[in-house]
Amino acid sequence: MATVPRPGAYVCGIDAAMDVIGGKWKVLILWALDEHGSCRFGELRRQVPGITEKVLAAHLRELETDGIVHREAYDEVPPRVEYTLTEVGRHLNAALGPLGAWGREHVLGGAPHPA
Amino acid sequence: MATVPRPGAYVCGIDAAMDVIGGKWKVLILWALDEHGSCRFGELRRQVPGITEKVLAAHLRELETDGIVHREAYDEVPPRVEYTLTEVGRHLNAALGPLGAWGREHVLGGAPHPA
DNA sequence: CTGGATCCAAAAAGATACTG
DNA sequence: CAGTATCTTTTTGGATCCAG
Repeated sequence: MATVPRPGAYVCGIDAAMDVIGGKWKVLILWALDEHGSCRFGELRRQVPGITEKVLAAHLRELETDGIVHREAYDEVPPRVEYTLTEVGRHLNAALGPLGAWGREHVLGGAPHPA
Repeated sequence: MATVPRPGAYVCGIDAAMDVIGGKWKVLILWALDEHGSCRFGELRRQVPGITEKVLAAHLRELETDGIVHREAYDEVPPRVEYTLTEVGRHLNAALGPLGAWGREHVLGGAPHPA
């Protein structure tokens, strides 16, 4: 959904951002990476229960292309790849804060635990 | 995408919010309503160029069900219906502010005009 | 372990025509 | 004017299986 040279000219910053985070699991991936700082592929798969390998890989590729996450591949055996948020990705997560607060307050009931 | 008794239990506030605004045109509708305060159906159709009647009507129904917009129908001839943001909707728009700023800064280039 | 390749199902959106 | 009814197309995501 967001693979950098976006076709459509965006009307405003919000729908540009929506295009970047508009995947079923993207914000969950961002959240997991924000919490753990660095995650391997299999780690993320566990952090985001229910996601399939294909979709996780696809979302990670898009997030990487959009400059949100950084992918570091270590040429070892067995293979190891570490995903981390970029500076831009951390800014994005920060910008997502108020939206998350709104969701907890107005969609969910009270806020059991911060997220 | 969001019709109140949401099936899935949300993991956090952000994906709850994403479910509410996760339509191709929802944030544009919110933005238009925020700017104008009150809009009729045909007015919105012009404010959100490219959207079809069907999709606009569907999104408006969902936003109404989710408590984001208020629909006021006047029994006149010709028919007139006014859509306005609810208090919750205005809060949502406010929460969207930082995300829009991020998008303008990191997806679009500089910010030509505020939005 | 980290994914790529395929095939398939579901959801969302677009086109068009029609009605109270 | 403000939508609804259909039908079609596009987009996403899911299920598997396979490979470096």
